[in-house]
Amino acid sequence: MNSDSLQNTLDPAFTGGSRVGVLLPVPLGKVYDYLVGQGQSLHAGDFVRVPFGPRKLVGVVWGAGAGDVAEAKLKSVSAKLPAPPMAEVTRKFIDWLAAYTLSTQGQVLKMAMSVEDALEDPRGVKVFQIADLDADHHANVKMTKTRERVLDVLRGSPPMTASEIALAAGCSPAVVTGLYKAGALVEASQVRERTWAAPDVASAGPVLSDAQARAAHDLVARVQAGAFVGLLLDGVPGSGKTEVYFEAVAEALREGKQVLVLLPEIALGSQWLARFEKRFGVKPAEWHSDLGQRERRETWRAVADGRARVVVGARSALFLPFHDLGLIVVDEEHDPAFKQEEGVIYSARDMAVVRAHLGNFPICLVSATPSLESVVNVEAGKYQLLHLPERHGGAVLPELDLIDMRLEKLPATRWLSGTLEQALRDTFAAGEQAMLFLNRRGYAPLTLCRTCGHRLACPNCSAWLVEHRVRGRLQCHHCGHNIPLPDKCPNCNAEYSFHACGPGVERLAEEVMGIFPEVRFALASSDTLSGPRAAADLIGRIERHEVDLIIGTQIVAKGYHFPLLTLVGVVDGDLGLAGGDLRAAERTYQLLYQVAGRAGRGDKPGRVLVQTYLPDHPVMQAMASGVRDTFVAEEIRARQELAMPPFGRLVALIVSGKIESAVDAQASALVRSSPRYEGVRVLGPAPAPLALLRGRHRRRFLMKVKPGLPPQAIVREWLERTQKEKGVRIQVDVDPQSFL
DNA sequence: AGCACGCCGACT
DNA sequence: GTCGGCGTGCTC
Repeated sequence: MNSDSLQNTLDPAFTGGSRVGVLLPVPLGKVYDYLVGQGQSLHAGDFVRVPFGPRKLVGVVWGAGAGDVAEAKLKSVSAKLPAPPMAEVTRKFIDWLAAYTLSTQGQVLKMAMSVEDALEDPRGVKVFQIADLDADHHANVKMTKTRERVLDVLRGSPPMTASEIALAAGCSPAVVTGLYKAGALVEASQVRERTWAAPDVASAGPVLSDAQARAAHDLVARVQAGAFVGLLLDGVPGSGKTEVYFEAVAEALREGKQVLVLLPEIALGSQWLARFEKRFGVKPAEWHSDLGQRERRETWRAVADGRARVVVGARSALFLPFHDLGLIVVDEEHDPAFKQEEGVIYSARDMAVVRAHLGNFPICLVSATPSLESVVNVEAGKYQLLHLPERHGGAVLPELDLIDMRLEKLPATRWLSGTLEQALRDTFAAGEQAMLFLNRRGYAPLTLCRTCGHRLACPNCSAWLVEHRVRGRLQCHHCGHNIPLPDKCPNCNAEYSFHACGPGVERLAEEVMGIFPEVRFALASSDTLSGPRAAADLIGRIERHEVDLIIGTQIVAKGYHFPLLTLVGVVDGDLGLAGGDLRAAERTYQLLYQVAGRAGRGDKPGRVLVQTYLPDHPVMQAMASGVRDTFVAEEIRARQELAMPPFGRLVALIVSGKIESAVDAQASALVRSSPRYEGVRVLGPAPAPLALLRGRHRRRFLMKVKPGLPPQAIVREWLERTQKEKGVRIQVDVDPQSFL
């Protein structure tokens, strides 16, 4: 039984004169007490408006008041808002997340209240209908052919907006307002709630293979059991993982539950949406940063009162006020995009597991390259594994070859090996599509002056400016700083002396154009695919074979399905391996594997070529052999040996501020007060890999904690006994993923 | 986070 | 003489 639906029935009402604690969406670590007004009746979870200093804020009744403030100081709750109350499980989730991430409850509540006007009465739209006048008065209104048409449209039909009438009558909305001003129409305000059609769960899904059917059966059984369980759906690219978990979605819907599907980058989910619609006959509710104000409001409300049955969204969808959530699916669970790195720092994948646990329902993590954490959880018996070892429908996994770039001896401004070039030639000749993968935006990652050697760097960050030749600008990929490409070196004034070093996707496109002038190519990076529309447009062009070659960054690695795509070329397979990141090898492997999975998904077999200077690296060996388990086992063993996650816990502290000396002083203070316990090690301060970011100097501490010790309590005590510098911020990242 | 109060420089 | 810079302090 899940507790979402039970809330409030057992809660006592807070009536006039009593105290309630109200949590406000502000980053103050307190629940404030208020008096309940006479005649008011409040329950935990109610949204209320309260006076707060000089302003009015909307908050949530969190429970009974703490009673530690003199009654004379208390203000009264102004009003209860006409919105469904926040479910108890959501409130518990907020408390839990705040405690885990060491943020305030208010900061987390803010994420759950991101829709400003969703809590107010819905605003109506202006609608018109024929005025209830006697014939004489109507006769006084000057009539024209167009005005007659408008009246004809409105006769016997419900009130409509000016633009709807205009569309139906084939005129401009001005005619409608003209008639209104003349007195022939009256206006009214009408609340229009969007209808959310129920997904069709009765019709059978596609025919599943034996392996798929077994996995689906297990999933469905777990959904029927209705208790918390972690499931890992691990299947090679093209094995039909989506179809399998759709069966679980259907079952949860049959049980009357809501379902949340988290995707790493919803902007790129048009193919996913199409598959959903094909299976269930309707679109799911979407939740991502690209929604307009109105859509946000309507979606939020529809999730809150249970009209929206399935939500597909990015990580912030986790904080929607679900009415009766009964299943979460985290697709591409290994994806680093699930980690929120700003504000409240959390992993949406991990917090989704917590949410499922609090709601006591199953969660299904899905990936072709599961994170080591999930693999370890399976080995420890915490998660149940569902495995799809083969591609669906007879498609075979692509053949993969490494190209040893040490033997290619390419000139400094060429990046395509002869082997890859020939493979491209063959692919185009066969009328098939190819993809070149290079995880670097822009034209060149570094620009330097040939005369004096000066390198063009960002003034706000410790990073080089990246040339974007398409836009004729130099751009910082960390803070958005961008300037036109100068003609003179800012250091030595030499004219036209700049030299572009290294390739980005734009430069790669230039090289390809030189070799294959006839080929129709498309650039795919976050620069060219800014919104869902641009992405959907490109996908359409690829599907219609209006494009022969896709040149893209990691944005193309996601779960796309292009049947004609038979060749994938990885231009620089080593790119992710540089730097001392704990997860560099794992990440690179996952990314390369995902990219490789784009090839040969239709009837034609695929081929993958990976250019590398490190063909003996374990990642490359794992790619070449196609044997994942050895690589994963070795990574797990290494983590275990070093007591690194998930065999030990990490917390990172990032100290940042505009004044470098103050940042260093704060770092020293942290060193002086650092915890000295058995089982706790503090490393740092070290300059963060981006020692300067957006004009702020940064230092980094890493705290390693043995399993069994509570990292949050240790850090909280540490910070409490640390003297604070002004103008310096200390951010806490529990379970850091990347070491930037 | 906001927003107000409060104490020192360039404008009507 | 005032408008306004942002430093610091409070919000039941």
